[in-house]
Amino acid sequence: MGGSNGIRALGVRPKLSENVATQLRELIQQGDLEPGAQLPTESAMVEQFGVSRTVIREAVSALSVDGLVNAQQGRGVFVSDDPSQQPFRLGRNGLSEADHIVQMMELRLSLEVESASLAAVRRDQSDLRAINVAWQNHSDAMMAGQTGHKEDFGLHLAIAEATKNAYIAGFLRYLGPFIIPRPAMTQFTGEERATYQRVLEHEHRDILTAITDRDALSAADLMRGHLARGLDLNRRLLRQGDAT
Amino acid sequence: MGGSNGIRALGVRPKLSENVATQLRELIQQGDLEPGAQLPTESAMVEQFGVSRTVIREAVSALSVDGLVNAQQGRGVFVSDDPSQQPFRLGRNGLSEADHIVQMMELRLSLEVESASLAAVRRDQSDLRAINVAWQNHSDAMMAGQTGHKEDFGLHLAIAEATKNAYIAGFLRYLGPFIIPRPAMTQFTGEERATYQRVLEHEHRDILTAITDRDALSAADLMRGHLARGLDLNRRLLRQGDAT
DNA sequence: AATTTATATGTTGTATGATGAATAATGAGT
DNA sequence: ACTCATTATTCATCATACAACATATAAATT
Repeated sequence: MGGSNGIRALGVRPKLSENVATQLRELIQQGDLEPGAQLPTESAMVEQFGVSRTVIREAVSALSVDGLVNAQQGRGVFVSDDPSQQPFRLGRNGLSEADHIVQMMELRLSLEVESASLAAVRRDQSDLRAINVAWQNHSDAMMAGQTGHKEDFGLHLAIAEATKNAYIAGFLRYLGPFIIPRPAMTQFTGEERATYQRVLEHEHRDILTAITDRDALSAADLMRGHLARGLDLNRRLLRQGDAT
Repeated sequence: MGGSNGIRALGVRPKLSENVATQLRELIQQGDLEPGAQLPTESAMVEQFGVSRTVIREAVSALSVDGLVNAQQGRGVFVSDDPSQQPFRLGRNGLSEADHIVQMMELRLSLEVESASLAAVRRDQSDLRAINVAWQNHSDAMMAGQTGHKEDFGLHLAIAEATKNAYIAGFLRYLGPFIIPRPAMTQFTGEERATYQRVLEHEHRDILTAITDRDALSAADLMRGHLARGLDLNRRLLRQGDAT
């Protein structure tokens, strides 16, 4: 998905409103417009940018949903002084594909080690059932010759849910789409893949027993080892053919 | 801040476009509109919702900013099939203030334990300088009788930067505004506060030396202890006066 | 003089009609 | 069957008007 490399992604005409929104966003983030300050009125911006009010309004509206400004009818549009309203975007800004994957997995690892630990302490019978179902799903998918990436992640998510921490589970769920499509291990031959899957299944099983036994330390260690191995594998595979 | 109690928060009139946007968002998230599916045309939605095109367009534009849909001129508006474009929002949805703080700190802890570990491995001289400056700033602030919350977080952020992982540092930076305003420890008397600050300073110092010594295990353990103590303190303080 | 009420002005929110631009669907002609 | 012009559909933008709200100013009342 294109940054500003001059080449347009064919069929995607840059909208004027996005152009204006970007300029305003930069003005705010550069500090030219301090928090609490009022933006120029719509009619003023119409003249400054040389576009219609429709465009200005859509641009301001975009900033508004990002929590960067808030508009008040009859008063004006003001730069937000509460950054906690702003969303978090995990777009790879100038990172290479390799760096992107590695850093993403490190972020994931940091979350999930604690997730396993907390899950071991807080899991109840209902959680254990859900986790085992997820494990079974993963096992079935691999039996059926599929990659099982989705089910793999489902298992990790089930563990995160057992922490009873909505933010940890929520953030891991958000991370999902970024880490699911890892084409690295599709390069395996049938033989390698079978052993890899067997290892995977065992590692998962060990983590599950640790969680079942309420052994937080082991759960954390096993999860760390599990993800670190995957990370190293990716690091090695990416070192050879490193694309953009 | 008002829920839906019938009485409006004076001066905050719900915008029609937000209303429509919310309805569309629910339709998508409930699966009534599957990924890739086309939304009704603007003119169709004008009739369905009984509002003007302006409102419809602003609502769709809002969803577009969130990456939930993407509009294509001449074709229509389609539900996005790429969830990785969507942002992450950490709004406390129905969580009590106490749960919010605790879960937030747990999320932060999980990040920062790994952050300390990675920083110990990857820090260079430039990182060490930045970290020490941040520590000095915190120390100065506390000497000057301030809370030093901002500087405290600045130190943790400097450590995260030393990991060379843009995602870990970026996400911690995002978490900042949510965890900086913790009014818990402002209830301390002068005596308690002084000892608390002394403990804080020592814990920080220990983490720094571990990072300087490239002792990843110690750095992680110390960071865990440091944050866990703060977490327990908050848990205790919140258990007494638990608000909403 | 002080307070309240009416008025004027400026701002964002909504509605409406018209035009431009990109895509898809149609159909004539080969 | 294929090409190409035509038409239709749809979003993008423009222009204008009015409504809702906030604020300042003037006027009226006490």
